[in-house]
Amino acid sequence: MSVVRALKRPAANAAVDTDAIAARIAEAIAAQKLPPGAKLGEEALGEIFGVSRTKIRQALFQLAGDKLITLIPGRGAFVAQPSVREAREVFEARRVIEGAIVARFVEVATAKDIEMLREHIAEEARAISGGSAQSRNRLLGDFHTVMAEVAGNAVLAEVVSELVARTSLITLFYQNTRGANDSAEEHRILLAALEKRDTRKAVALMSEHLSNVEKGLVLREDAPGAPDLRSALG
Amino acid sequence: MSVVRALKRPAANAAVDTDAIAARIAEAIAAQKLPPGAKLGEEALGEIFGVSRTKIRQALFQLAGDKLITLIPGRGAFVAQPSVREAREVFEARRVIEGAIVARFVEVATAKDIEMLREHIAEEARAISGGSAQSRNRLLGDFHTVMAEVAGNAVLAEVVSELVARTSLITLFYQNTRGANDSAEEHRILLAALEKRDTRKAVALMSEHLSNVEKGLVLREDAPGAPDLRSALG
DNA sequence: AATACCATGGGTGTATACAATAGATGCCTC
DNA sequence: GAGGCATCTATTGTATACACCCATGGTATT
Repeated sequence: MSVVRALKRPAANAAVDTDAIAARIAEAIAAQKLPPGAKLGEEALGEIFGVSRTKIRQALFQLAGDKLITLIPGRGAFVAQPSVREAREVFEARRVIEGAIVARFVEVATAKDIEMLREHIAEEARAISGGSAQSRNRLLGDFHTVMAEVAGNAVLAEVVSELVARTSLITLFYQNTRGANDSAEEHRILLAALEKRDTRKAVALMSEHLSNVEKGLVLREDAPGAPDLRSALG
Repeated sequence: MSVVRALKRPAANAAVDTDAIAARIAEAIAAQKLPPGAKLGEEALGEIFGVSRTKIRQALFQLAGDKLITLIPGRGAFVAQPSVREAREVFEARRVIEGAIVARFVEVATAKDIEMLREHIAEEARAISGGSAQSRNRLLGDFHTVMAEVAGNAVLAEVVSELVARTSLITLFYQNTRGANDSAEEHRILLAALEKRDTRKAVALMSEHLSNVEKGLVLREDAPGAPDLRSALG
């Protein structure tokens, strides 16, 4: 199973098996505790989780497979710094896949599924009012993975999960000029179309929603990768 | 990078780094040297490749991430036996993603790209005339990954690569009643639509092609998973 | 005779030890 | 004083050793 999929529910921190470690690191990245470019030393992680480097390395390999971190041979593991090109490609991929997901959702969703989605959106609203930025972002992403899971194609759902996780990293890396409210509002509008079983409109709304999120980013080529000490301190 | 993507070109067998080992195993699976359900003992693989179990385990983890093998805790690694459901989902996912790939291909493909595809199809024809079943299947799969790469979205291309590899395993596992010729012929027809830049038709043809491949399988629930010794020998 | 239990062996899961490599610091030279 | 080189340290890459678990085969019991 993919790391980002293992992340679904917060993950217990008792049993520190490999997946749990990978999920914890993925969480920390999504929560901006580990900014893009941060070094992930194996020994340090091993002490934190109370396991040997063997397990840590396995977790890091998994995360690298999900493109959340970059493994540089001989150098170590670093939180990924998605390129502008990668960012655009992820969004395009999401438009393609989630468009199909939405169509499937309309076909197969029961009243209960719609209700679940409505409740999820309500939770988003609550988090925007009083929750942490971290929980807001998590919920906004989960909206998409939940839809994908309901749609019933586990293969596509897993891909969506990975892409959603990568999107979180992308929105962290590139300055995000959109508020969480904008996304939540678009989720609401999409839900309305889903309730009416208006497939065409729902697909269009999902595509627009993803495009809007992408447009909200400042996709400059000179990424904030290596912080320029001179301009920062001079 | 994903294992199935590292497989692209046959892979040298000199430097036995982790990716190379994973690619070699993936090759062996695709070549039906390792049938679904086959046990992949770590020590045995270690001796074969002349490395320790450490590296073997890394390679196995990668392959498990690509769903080519199944890791059962405490039991070991086995060549995957895709479920009927998984098979259907893989094909549906491919229709969604490769439909979009085809559309993109028509948009961005240069005359050179079309020529490359034409040459690839010619190679398919040659392999069908005189090549091994192994090279035939490889070429038929590569057609799709090549298209995805030309289309220019690396994220989607990687997903396609993985799905193509899983498809190989699926067609091995479930009796395939279609000849290689059928697929090659459909590739030719698709190419004709691509040359005319007929997006709508090309997308439809790709979707039909994938559906035809799926229909050619005998997706029976009682998979040949654990060979029934009683019926086999009685 | 069939089933349940125990012992034994092969293989996986994890940790640790060792080797190799990259980065940094200091020194030497020009 | 600046640049290049050597050494040194810290961290990664790999192998090996040990602990544990599951599976198999045998034995004893019902």
